Amino acid sequence: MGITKSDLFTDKQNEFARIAKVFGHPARLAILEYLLKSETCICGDLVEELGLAQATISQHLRELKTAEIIKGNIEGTSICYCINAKKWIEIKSIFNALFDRYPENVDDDCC
Amino acid sequence: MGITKSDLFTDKQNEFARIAKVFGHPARLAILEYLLKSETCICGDLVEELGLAQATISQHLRELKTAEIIKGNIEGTSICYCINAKKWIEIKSIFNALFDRYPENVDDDCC
DNA sequence: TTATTATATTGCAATATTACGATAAATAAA
DNA sequence: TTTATTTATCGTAATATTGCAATATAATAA
Repeated sequence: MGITKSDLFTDKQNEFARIAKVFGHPARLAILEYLLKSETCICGDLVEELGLAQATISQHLRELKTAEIIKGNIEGTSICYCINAKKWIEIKSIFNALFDRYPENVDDDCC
Repeated sequence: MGITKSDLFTDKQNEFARIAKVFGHPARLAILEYLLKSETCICGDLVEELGLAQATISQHLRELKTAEIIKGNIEGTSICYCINAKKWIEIKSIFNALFDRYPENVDDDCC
């Protein structure tokens, strides 16, 4: 079928999965790492940097934008993309809320 | 095409994406949350708990197992699945290594 | 041995994702 | 205005993912 049965899960689970999925592609991670080290960014740079077609990068940028992980501002002919600090912190805390639920002790395997 | 061009990215990026992808489905999160609160687990429980078909759950369990996020031990006729504490800690630190790279200041949007 | 129970695997259909060429849209420069 | 330049969108092909019924496998119980 290929369609996720979202109605079986909680809003939190669906939302977490939606975010995790965005991080689930190396091109999007490469874009984020480029933004992390560049402070500011112009999409064109990424085409040379990543080696993917411009259309492909634009598509990945849109997914990052839809998830609100990045923001884009028009800067003349080009667009300045950067990480959304507020969302970044939010995502970090959502992930840590999960990660911190386990383990209490380092070698806490039940089996 | 549908095929990710892994050769364009670093091993770290590919590995991170591979892990994030596993977290990118609500059923797998639901399984993890069930394991987190149950300490121990038998797959059969999940079929009733999640409302997905047994084959589907088995498939999600395999993906979690392949990513080494969970481990399974044969326990009579059933299998006891639990979270892999070592890997869990490792994943947590990999994610935090990324998340902690930004922002230095809370309102650090460049644009 | 033959059930029974629990989980895994196979095969398939439906949908999603990835990637890219072509083209559109928007702005800046000439 | 016309011409670049930059990014977005459309259409399409290839591959991946999701989900399930049917079946296989493995271990226990009778």
